[in-house]
Amino acid sequence: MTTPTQLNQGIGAYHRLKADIIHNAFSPGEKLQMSRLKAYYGLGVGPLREALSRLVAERLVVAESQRGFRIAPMSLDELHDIYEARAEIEGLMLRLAIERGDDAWEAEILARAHTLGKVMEVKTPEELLDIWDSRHQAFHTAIVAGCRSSHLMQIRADLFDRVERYRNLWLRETVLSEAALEQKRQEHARLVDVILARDTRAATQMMIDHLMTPVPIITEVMRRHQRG
Amino acid sequence: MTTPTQLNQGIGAYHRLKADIIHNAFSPGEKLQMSRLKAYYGLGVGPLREALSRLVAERLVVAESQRGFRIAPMSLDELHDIYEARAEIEGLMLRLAIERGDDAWEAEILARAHTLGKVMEVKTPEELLDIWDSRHQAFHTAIVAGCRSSHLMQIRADLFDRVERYRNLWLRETVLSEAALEQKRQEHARLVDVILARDTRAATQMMIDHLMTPVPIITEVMRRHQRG
DNA sequence: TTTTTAGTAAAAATCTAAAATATTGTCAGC
DNA sequence: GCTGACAATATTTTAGATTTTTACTAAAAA
Repeated sequence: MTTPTQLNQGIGAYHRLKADIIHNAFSPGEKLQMSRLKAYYGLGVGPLREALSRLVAERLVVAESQRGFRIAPMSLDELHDIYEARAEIEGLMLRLAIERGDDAWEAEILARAHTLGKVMEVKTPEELLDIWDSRHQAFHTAIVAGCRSSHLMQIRADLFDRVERYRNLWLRETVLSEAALEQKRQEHARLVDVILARDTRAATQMMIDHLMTPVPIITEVMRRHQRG
Repeated sequence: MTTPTQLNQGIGAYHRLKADIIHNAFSPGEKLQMSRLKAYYGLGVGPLREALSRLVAERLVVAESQRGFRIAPMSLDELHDIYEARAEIEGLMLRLAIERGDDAWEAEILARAHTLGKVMEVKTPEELLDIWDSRHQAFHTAIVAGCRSSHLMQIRADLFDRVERYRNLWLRETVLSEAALEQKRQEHARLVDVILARDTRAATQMMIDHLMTPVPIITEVMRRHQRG
C-alpha cells in the first residue's frame, strides 16, 4: 500500500525551487542551467520545466525563449515598488476588514497579538527569529482576513512571496535585539488599538507606515551588497 | 536563415490555451485530457504541461496530482469576489494616480476618451464590440497608469484575465445598443471630469461603481445558464 | 437481494532518456 | 578587425517506458 495521494515531482520541484529562490540560494539574474538543476535536485527536465514555468507566472523566474530560464533580477526600483504595492493593498484590505469584521475577527487579532507578544521564552536567537516571524505573519494575516475576500488574500500572499526575497536579504544579517522587539510590540499594540476602535483612517495610515519601515534598511543592505 | 528569436511551443501553447479558456471554449471544471489536448493543439505533452503549469499559477487551471488538470471552476461567489477585488484595486490605483499624475497623464486620458467616444464609425456589430472593447480597455488603463506602479499594473492585468472569463459570458449574448453606448459615454465623461478635477473621493467611488455595474447582469446570465 | 470488497484490465498521467533544434564560442580566411 | 563556417554546448521536443488511477467484474458479506 502506498500513500493515498502522493505529490508528483513537478509540484515537489516547484516548492523546493521556490523556497530556494526566496531564501536567496541563487543570485538575481543567475542563469538556471538545466544540467545543473537536474543534478542538484535529482530530477528530469520535464518536472523541472513545469516548476520553472509556474515560477515564471509568479515572476520569480524569467524565461527567455530558446535560451532557458533565469532567476528574476532584483533592483532598488523593484524593492520600492513591490513594498509600496504590498503596503497599499494591505491598507485597502484593512479598511475593508474594519468595515466588515465581526467579534470573531476581533478576538482572533487579540489572540495573535498575545501570542506574538510572548515570544521571548524561546531559546536560541535563530529559533527566536523563526518563531517571531511566523507569529508576526499570523498576526498580520488575522487582521486583513477580516476583509473576507479570498482573491485579495491570494494577491497578498503572492506579493508576500515576491517581497520575501528582499526581506530575507535583511533578515539574514539582523539579530533581533530586546529593544527592537519591544519597539515592535508597542507598534503592534497601537495598531490593535486603532483597529479595534474602528478608526479606519488612522489604522490604514499606521499600517502602511508599519509595513514600509523595512524599506530604508533593506535599501541600505542592497547598496552595501552592490559595492562590496 | 530562420527567424531571429522564435517562440518555443510551451509559450505558444500557453497563449492559445489561455485565450481559449478566457473565451469559454472549455466548460468550468472540465477535465483536460492530455490525449485530447495533444490532438487538438498538435503538440506533445511536454509543452502542454508547461503551459498548464503556468495557468495553474494564474489560477485559470487547477492541477490534481496524478490526476491531471482541470479548468478552474466558476461560481457566483467567485464572480462577486473577483469583481470586487478588481474594483477596489482599481480604485486604489486611481487614488494614487490622482496624487501622482502629471500633464502627460491627463493628456493621455483625454486622448483615449476621445478615441473611445468615436467608435461608431465602424461596420458590423461584432467588429464594433471588439473595437469598443479594446478602446475601453485602453481608456481605463490610461487612467490607472498614473499610479506609476508596475506591480499594481501587473496585479490588475492578472485580475483582468480572471475576470474576463465571466465577462465574456455576458458579452457573448449582448449587442451594444446605441442607447447603451451613449450611457457609457456619459459615464466616462463624468469620470474624466472628476479625475481631472482631482476629486479623489468622488472619482474612486464613481470608478468602483462603474466597474461593478456588470455584476448583476452577469449574475443573471449565470443563473440562467445553471437552470437551462 | 443489496452492498461491499477484491481483483483485473484498460486508460491516463507522469517520467526518463535520447533525438532534434537553437544558440554560443572559436578560428581560419579575408 | 570583421565575417562566416564549424564545433561545442544548451535548450527544447518527442516517443516510449513506468506508474498511478479508474472502470469493470465477480465473489463475499450483510
